[in-house]
Amino acid sequence: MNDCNHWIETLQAHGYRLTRQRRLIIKILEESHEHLDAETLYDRVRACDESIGLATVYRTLSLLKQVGLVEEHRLGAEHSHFEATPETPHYHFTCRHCGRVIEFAAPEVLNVARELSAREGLHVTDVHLFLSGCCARCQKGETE
Amino acid sequence: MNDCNHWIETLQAHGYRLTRQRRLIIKILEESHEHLDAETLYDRVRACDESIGLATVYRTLSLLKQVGLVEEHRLGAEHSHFEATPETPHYHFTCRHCGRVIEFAAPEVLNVARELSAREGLHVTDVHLFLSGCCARCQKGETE
DNA sequence: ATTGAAAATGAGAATCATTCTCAGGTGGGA
DNA sequence: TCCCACCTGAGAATGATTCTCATTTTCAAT
Ligand SMILES: [Mn+2]
Ligand SMILES: [Mn+2]
Ligand SMILES: [Zn+2]
Ligand SMILES: [Zn+2]
Repeated sequence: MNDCNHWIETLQAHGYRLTRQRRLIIKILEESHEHLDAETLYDRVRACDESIGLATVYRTLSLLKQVGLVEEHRLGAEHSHFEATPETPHYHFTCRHCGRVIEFAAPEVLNVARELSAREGLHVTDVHLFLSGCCARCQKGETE
Repeated sequence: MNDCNHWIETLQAHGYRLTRQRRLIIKILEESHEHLDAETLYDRVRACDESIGLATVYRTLSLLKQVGLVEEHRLGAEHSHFEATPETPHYHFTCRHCGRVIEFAAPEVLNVARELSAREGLHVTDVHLFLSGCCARCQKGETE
C-alpha cells in the first residue's frame, strides 16, 4: 500500500527534487485507486495543504506521467483523468449516461500492437483502448 | 466518390435542413480521405465560401457525428480530428515526432468489445483504439 | 550547519479548442 | 408565396491546461 518509496526513488533517479507538494500529490495519487481528474486531485491535496497551487498539480501530473508512474486517460470527458500505472495493462469502458468507468484486461490488444509494430517498423509506446456506451444499470433505469 | 447523396439523404431522414453550408462541408469532408481537424476543414470550406463561420463548421461536425456519418478521433493532439465513417472499422497510430497517422484494421478488437458487453451486460456504441510512438521513418532521422 | 545556484512554486494571466448567445437569415412544408 | 422553426455569422464566453514571473525551496558542495 505504502509504496511511495518507489515513486520517490524514481523521481530522484530522474534528477527531480523532492518537494513537500510532490510528496503530498504522490501520497494522494497512490492511496486512491480511482481515475482522478486534476481538479479532484487538487481538492484532495488542498485538504492537507491549503497553500498548494493548481499549476503545481498539473506540473506534477505531467512529470509523473513523463517518468511512467502515472497514466493519463481521455475517458470521454473534455478533461483528462489520471491513475497510477498498473502492473498489468488494462483498458476502460465509460457509460455515457452515468459516467461509470469499468476496467478490463485484454491481452489480445498488445498482440495487435506487436504485429503492427513488426509490419510497419514502428516503436509503439502507448496503447489506449477506450469503449463507451450504456452500462447495464442505465439500460434499465434509462437516463439515470 | 460522389456519394454526397447518401449523406444528404441521411441528414434529411433525420429531419435536418439542407443548407448551403452543410452541403459544402459535406462535399469537402467526403472528398478528403484524411483526418481533418476543425480548423483545416474551416480553411478548405472558406476557400469555396468566404462567408462561412467557424461555429457552423463545429455545429455541422457535431451533427454529422450524431447521425453517424463522421467519426471524431483524439489522435494525441489537443484538438479533435474527423473523418468519414468507414465501411469497415479501423484504428490509428500516431507518430509523436512527425505526427504521421497510420491506419490499421484489427478485427480482434471487436471481439474484445463483444465479450466485455456480454460479460458485463453493456451496450457498447464506440470503440477507440489508439496507439502512439515513433514511426519507422523517425527512428532513423531522429527528431525529424 | 551554511551557502548559493538551479529548480520548483503560487497566483493569476494567457492560450486554445470548443460552445454559447443572439440578432438576422433561410429552407421547405402548407 | 408565406411563415416560422431551424440555421447562421460574429464574437463573447467557457473550461481545461499552460505559461510567466517574482519569490521560495531543495540539495550538493562547502
Ligand atoms: Mn484504470
Ligand atoms: Mn482513419
Ligand atoms: Zn451507466
Ligand atoms: Zn514519425
